[in-house]
Amino acid sequence: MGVSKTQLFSISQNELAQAAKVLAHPARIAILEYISRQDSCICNDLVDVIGLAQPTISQHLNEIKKIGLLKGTFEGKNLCYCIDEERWEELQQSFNKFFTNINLNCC
Amino acid sequence: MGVSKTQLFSISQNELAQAAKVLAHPARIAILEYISRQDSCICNDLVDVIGLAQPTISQHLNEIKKIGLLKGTFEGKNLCYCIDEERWEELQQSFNKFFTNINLNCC
DNA sequence: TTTTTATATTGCAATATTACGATAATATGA
DNA sequence: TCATATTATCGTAATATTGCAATATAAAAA
Repeated sequence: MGVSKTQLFSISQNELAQAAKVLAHPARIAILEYISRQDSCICNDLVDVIGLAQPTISQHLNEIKKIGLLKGTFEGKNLCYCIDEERWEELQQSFNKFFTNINLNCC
Repeated sequence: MGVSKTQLFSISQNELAQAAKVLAHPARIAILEYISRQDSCICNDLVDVIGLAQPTISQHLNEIKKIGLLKGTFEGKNLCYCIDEERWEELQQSFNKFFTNINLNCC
């Protein structure tokens, strides 16, 4: 019914799935890649670079923010989104753990 | 409109997002983890272990299959799903590349 | 062949996601 | 203060996802 039965799964399974969901849209991949290439980030740049409407970009940024991957600060006059280093490495480790823990000698 | 504007993004951005989408559900994480713990996999086991209905499990398996992460063979009388090692490591590298290529010294 | 067992497909309902126009909120500059 | 620029929120439409009952298919066992 469109609702994931999260209660059936472990916390780590749900958390990894949640993180994957944020990466499960090319716009959000593109946004993260773009932010990392800049010294700072102005949302309006993203609208030009990505090619989606400003409200849509704002929503995607919000999704990324929700799992703690972005911290926003002010730099001069414009709002600046930055990748939260600690959270980023946390997720990197979660994915890495998942990939390396899978036993591939099944059959 | 529920439709991702994939044409705006690069092939690698779309592919990573597509892979992340498969991991973006705890049931599919759980299925992959379960398969890796077994020597073989019978879908009916999954129904008991995961706790979702058989058609739902079948659908999730299909999603995993679609990006080439599963190869199915026959072992005795039962269908056996196994993780495709080559594809698995390919995805692992894609994610790893994404995580390590992001520059965190933004601000 | 018939029954049993295991998996796949179909059809449908409920909820989620994606996208954007319109508009609001916020901050800077004149 | 008022205009301008930037980001956030609201409302809405279209499509996607999740889940399962019912049913179909396929293979092995009786």
